[in-house]
Amino acid sequence: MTIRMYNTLTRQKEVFKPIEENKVRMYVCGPTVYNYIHIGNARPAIVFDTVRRYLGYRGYDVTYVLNFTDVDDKIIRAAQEEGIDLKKLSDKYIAAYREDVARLGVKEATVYPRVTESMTEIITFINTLIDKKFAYQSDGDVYFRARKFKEYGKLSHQSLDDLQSGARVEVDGRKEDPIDFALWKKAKPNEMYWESPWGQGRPGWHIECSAMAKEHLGETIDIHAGGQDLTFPHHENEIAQSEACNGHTFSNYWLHNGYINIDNEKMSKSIGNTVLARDLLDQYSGLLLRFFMLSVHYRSPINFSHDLIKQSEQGLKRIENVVKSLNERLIDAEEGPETVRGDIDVLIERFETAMDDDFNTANAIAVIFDAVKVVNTYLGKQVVLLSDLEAYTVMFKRFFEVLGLEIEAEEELLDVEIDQLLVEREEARKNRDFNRADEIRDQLKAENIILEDTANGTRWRRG
RNA sequence: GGCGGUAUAGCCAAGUGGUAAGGCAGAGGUCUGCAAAACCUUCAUCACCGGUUCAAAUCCGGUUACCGCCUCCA
Repeated sequence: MTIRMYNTLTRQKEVFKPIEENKVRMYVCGPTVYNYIHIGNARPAIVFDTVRRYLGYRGYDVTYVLNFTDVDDKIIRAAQEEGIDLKKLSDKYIAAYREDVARLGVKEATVYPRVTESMTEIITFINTLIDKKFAYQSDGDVYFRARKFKEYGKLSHQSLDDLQSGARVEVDGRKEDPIDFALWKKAKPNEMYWESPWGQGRPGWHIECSAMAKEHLGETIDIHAGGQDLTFPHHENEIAQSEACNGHTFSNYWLHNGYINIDNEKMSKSIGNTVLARDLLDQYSGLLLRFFMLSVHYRSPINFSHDLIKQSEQGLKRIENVVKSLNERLIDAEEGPETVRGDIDVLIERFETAMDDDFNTANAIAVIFDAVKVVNTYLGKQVVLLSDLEAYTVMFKRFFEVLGLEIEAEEELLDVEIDQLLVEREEARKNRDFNRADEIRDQLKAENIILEDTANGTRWRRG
């Protein structure tokens, strides 16, 4: 068994080898909590949750750390606008985040560190950098001396000079070099602050992840992940800080997911073309949204539109149908030894091969569709075996669990009135009163309930 | 300007040297009282030009278009 993953650091797929056998230390950059998340934020939550699930499936014990950035300019501003204090605001959006991603089938992280709860670690971290001359104080701020870190730019594959020539050079007399970045920012008047050796202030954006990853996972971790836009400067700076501070590799693998686009343009808070996850979740199930996102490889961009979601929905129904059919046939299934093991093993192997190759969920889903066809064909037989039905069901469950797709066979109950109509229709059909039967079918269809007459009786589903 | 990505059927989307997965939509058929579901059949030579090779969507060079990072951003 070999899992290969694309490492931004080396720009190629590499065989995954954890630091410690059977253990994975994984850090994912979480949201800055000043608003509800949009679906662009939901993508990393879903894809890295899937990565985590697959690693777990492959036998690794995964420690999954997801941080919340709960101190930052935008949060401070948002708190002022909403007229509540910082803590209340971030609590509110952290709860909202966890609620939203839970609806998208994302598992709980092992730890959810918050910047405000990691001040000691952050300050210690900065102190070490100052001691090592990688950082300097300037008028109450502390900056990282980027040029002193020789490998600066190795993640984004840019040299310092390249970066600088393209950058808007801000004249900032407090920095020795424009490329230097803040580790600690002096508090502005009337702003929330923490005490530090350099006076009252708060941490810069990048230092938190370095400090929290170290605290919860150690100095070298296996996987660090986040959105593509974090590659530079955020992750580049994290590497510089951590490796300067600890003296060795920060993370062995760097994973970055592609964007969600609207009209072929990046969805972003600053562009203002965002679609909130919770608004979407009111229109579509979390299952469908997750399925939609996983139908594309995680590094490719996804263009979002309602039409595309609807297209996905049709495909998802096909999968849901087979699970139901499997369940329905339990009634007339016969005893006997399993006969479909070989087919199942092939499908599982193909599924794993797809996932082993840089978490290719698009291919994994294609395997599921192939499995759907195999099972539907099997279900077309006059005689089916209980053991086979169970084996197929277990196979699907396995696939769904890895991808985090909660597809269940359990039927919801219909209300009495509708149930009555179904009984009446059965009676009508028995008497070959097809006019009445069709009338009832049309009536229910208007209520979005689709009837299907099968050899084992009438089944229904939501349209 | 620097760095990077993408271009595959009506739509979505896999595929990095061996002759185009899968899904949606469409067409025809089987099944059905009729439908639905399901199954069968059908539906592309891979932006363009040139090169390497017995063989390229896949490698190399060039062209075009779109996108992203270099500034807060998943």
